[in-house]
Amino acid sequence: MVAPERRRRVTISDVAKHAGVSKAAVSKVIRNDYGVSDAMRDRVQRAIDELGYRPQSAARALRGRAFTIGVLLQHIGIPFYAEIVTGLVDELAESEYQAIMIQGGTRDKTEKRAIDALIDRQVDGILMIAPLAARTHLEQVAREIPTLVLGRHDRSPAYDSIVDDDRTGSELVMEHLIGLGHRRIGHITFDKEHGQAADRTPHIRAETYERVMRDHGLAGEIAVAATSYTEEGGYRGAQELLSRSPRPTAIFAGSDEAALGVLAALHEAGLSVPGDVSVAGYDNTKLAAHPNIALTTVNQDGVVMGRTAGRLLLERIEGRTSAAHFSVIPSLVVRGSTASPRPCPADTGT
Amino acid sequence: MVAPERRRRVTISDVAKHAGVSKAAVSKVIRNDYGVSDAMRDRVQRAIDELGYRPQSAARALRGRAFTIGVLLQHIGIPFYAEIVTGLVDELAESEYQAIMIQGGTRDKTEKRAIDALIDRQVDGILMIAPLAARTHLEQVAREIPTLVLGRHDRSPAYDSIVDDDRTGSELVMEHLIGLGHRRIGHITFDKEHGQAADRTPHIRAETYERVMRDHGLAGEIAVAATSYTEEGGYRGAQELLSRSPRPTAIFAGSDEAALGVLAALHEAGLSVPGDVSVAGYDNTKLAAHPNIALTTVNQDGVVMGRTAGRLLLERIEGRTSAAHFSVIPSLVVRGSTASPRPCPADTGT
DNA sequence: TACCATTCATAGACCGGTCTACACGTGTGG
DNA sequence: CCACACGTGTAGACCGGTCTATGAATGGTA
Repeated sequence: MVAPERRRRVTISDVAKHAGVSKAAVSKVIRNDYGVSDAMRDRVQRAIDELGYRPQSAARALRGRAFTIGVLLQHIGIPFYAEIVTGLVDELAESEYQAIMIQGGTRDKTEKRAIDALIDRQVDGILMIAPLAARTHLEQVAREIPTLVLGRHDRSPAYDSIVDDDRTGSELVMEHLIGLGHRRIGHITFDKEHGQAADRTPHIRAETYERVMRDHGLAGEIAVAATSYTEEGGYRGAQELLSRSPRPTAIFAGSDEAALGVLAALHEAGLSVPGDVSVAGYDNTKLAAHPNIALTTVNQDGVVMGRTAGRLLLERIEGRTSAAHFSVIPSLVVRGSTASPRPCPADTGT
Repeated sequence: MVAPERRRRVTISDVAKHAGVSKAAVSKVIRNDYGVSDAMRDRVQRAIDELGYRPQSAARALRGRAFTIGVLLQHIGIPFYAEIVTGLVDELAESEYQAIMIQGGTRDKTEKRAIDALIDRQVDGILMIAPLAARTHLEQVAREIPTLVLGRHDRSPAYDSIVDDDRTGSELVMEHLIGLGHRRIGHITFDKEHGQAADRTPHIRAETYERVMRDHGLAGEIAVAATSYTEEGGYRGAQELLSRSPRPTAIFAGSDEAALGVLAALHEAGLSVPGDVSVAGYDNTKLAAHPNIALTTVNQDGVVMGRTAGRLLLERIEGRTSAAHFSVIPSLVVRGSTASPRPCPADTGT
């Protein structure tokens, strides 16, 4: 059996020949360039339609643009990232640009490979969602390609950035919990070993947690478990916090995913939520709203962030050279996972 | 302020000049081609390392390969897809190939645009996860590019396919529920209007549901809500099923996501799970395991499917012309969301 | 009528790779 | 000693677009 002949693609030359004009003319029509008569435009457009021609991105990229925005994310399974991408794709839908996504994984090495892959594929702009790489590396990339970094607080004149105001968001959670009467509040953060510098989101959330605790005279109650922002990290972190005596009456997890792990650990330990322990997360993942979870959390509008990212990137590609920095104001979403702590005799006795 | 000079990339000519050899020689070394002496290889490799050269994918694509696998998925937020991608990326990690993902959305038009975008970007192979497109369109794509379709039952000699044995999986769920003593079992499937033909997963799950019901003499109890496989679809579907009188004692949702919606609807209606209604899903999403959800569901190993997909695609790219079709055997995971129905006086009275 | 500016279309270089065809030793067998 | 095969390296065409430089045609003005 012979493999079916792989049909040759329609090229710009085919269109030119079919319309009886030059390649350059066709190219101009495609790019909506200056200096094309109406008659020529119609004629070429008809040829394009008749042959079903689509320009080949790889060939365009060599000289001009690839009309591609590359998105770097650690893993496509992270729900909050999905919202960002939704926003980006929305924004790009009206343009000629297409978003492609690539997984960077959770290690520097794999992330670097992914970033290189995007650059090698000649994307016109890169959206990096919470990248691990050092700032100097990001700046180096930004020198080659318009870059937008989402979710990191280290601004740079070399690239645009969009970031949630993690300070405000964390304050909202903490004031809520303390307002409910909690004093022993634990926090779950991201392990410093995983390359979390002072400018990273987890650090700011943790720092704010500690500051608010101190501001309310609760310095002695500070309890931080440094694991990770995954469900598994939340699970381990909660086990660590619950082993303390007396145990905390509330846990502020640095992310919704971690909060899910906290809920799992509490369930396993036979503790009720919010009866025994209140739980709060961060991100307002779609899942947090599910009645079986009903997680109090911080809402940062991922879709809007994604849209903004798209707009800023297109601007950069069009030639803007000044850096833009957006900070999104989050809001608290109170659900069933937080309540006032049960009055407990042990509390007064201490 | 002047924008920083955009540094010109190192090209193959730079490497050739630096090593004092021809472009062709460098190209041969890169591609590990025949006819290169050890001395030449060392020399070129040193130049590559010294200059930090990486070949540009777009340029390679024009003549040879782009070393890129394109993945089409409806939306990156779908948890089961994340597992597939994990498997694919794993498999590709050892090769030179990179996976890029693109969102096709839930409409034919947007999906077509996404597929075209992958083709225009000269990917070497395409993995389509549960595509909406008509079979003829898939075959047309497959004629141009090695293609693997995952999650559809319409085999074709033109492309490889990997599919979960939805018949077996659905039987497992139904036998489980019936074995527990349920008779009024409802099902939530995907709306036919959304282009769901007989070869699609939702249709097979629904068909199997009906067949098993009939086989057990429960033809009269068949109740199907055709909404969608999303959480919102599950929610609406459950409302529809629960409005029947008497209401079903169990609901088999076609996907875990839909099952989440069912749980939400039950919660809202003040019904307990599994006390009042048992719920089962399909896919064994990570979330289904969470103790707050504890969903009985069908496990299909997404990671293995992804790995297999990667392997098959690479084989195709290497030249295999015969079609390969894999069917993955699923297994039932029983959790807390299913139990025997409460004995109810209304049952006997009917 | 001659000259110039403007508009429109084209030829051909170019991007950075791959790949084919060929040149140049070098050893081998007749 | 010549013909030939073989292993190694190179020149240059080529992929499918973009873009620059140039030419042809047209209209307006002195």
